[in-house]
Amino acid sequence: MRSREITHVYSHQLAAAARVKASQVRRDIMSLGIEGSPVRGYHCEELIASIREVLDNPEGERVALVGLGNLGRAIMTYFAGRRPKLRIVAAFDVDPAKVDRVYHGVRCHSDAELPAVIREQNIRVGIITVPATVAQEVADRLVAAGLRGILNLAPRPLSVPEGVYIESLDVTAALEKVAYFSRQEGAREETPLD
Amino acid sequence: MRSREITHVYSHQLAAAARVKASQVRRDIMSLGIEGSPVRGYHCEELIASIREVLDNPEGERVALVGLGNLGRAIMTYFAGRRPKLRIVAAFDVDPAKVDRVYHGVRCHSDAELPAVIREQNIRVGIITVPATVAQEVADRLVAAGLRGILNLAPRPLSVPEGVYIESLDVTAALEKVAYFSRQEGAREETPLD
DNA sequence: TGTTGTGAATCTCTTCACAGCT
DNA sequence: AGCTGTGAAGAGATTCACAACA
Repeated sequence: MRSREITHVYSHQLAAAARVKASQVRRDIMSLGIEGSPVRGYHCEELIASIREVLDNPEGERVALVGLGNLGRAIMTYFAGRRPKLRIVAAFDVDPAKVDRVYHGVRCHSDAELPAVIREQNIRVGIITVPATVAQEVADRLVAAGLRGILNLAPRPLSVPEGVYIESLDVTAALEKVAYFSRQEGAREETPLD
Repeated sequence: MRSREITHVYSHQLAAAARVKASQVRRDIMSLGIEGSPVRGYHCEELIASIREVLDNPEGERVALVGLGNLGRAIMTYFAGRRPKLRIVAAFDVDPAKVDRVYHGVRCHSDAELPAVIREQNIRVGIITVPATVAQEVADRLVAAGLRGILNLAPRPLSVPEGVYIESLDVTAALEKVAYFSRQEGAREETPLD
């Protein structure tokens, strides 16, 4: 909206874009402490600034990626340069053919270097894109090295100590879910509209 | 457990493996209509058979993948042969260099062939791994060709008509979430344990 | 003792509905 | 008329807690 030189926006417009209900948008914005005007709606710049303040670490977040298989490289490609606040600054793989190669400006380290690199680079967030069989082991090593948050893309639930945040995305499970619901006739839609 | 020749399992064992509470496991199993014995627990074979009956289409599900970038190829690799019930049987890309090449036994078709291939191969589930800018357009074309379910991996919410099931996985958003929660001190753990 | 099956309680998120304002 | 802010209700999902049983 900023790029279109629109200064104000109504909750129902944001709701339509995000495929949620307007009341949800209003409640979420409320929690930011922002007030809109019933006449003009919400001020875009104010929203952007406030959301940024809540979500972004001003110094940005340094991220490590473990596992440079297809999926790991896909994620490297995706984040390369795109999100200045979320920078993948180190990668790891056990394959000697990958170690010391540079992917999208990021050097691939060997597994053995993991603890040292995480500590030296002061990395606090990690992405796991290794095979399911070694995912827990990698998570344990990341946590031991000091990580505070993990995004797990291996199709296996992981355990981490309290104080470490973990989020898992399981593409396999998601596809199973789609296959299941698409077979139920009159499949319900996921996105409630206003 | 089957491979370890274990015939029975308690709800708390399944709960530990899935990182959920035992009461949750019991309620879920209840909904399958399966009864366990307080002495031996649940019969593994019975559970496997029953879950399969609910979740799996006996004929399997034929899946199309649109977008053979890094992420699309990662998913092709992952599913290649691994899930007999979820078979990616067609792929699409706009890049002429990819069209007619074969990836993991699956021929890449041009964008123009999409409607015909979807219909001829009787495909009902699709995976979208194209750039966000064209994701909605691809979804529209897939739906027009007769798909009933879509797994969207582009970081953009999509609209589909009622009757079509859509599931979106947004890796970017998930990483933002991890970065956010890992900065909150005493970050809560995601997985409640018993 | 230890487990299942389940009614009831709890928790959390979402939505309704409407007063208040312009 | 049309929007925001929000108390209250609603809808689900999760968990508790305990009877029943071996």
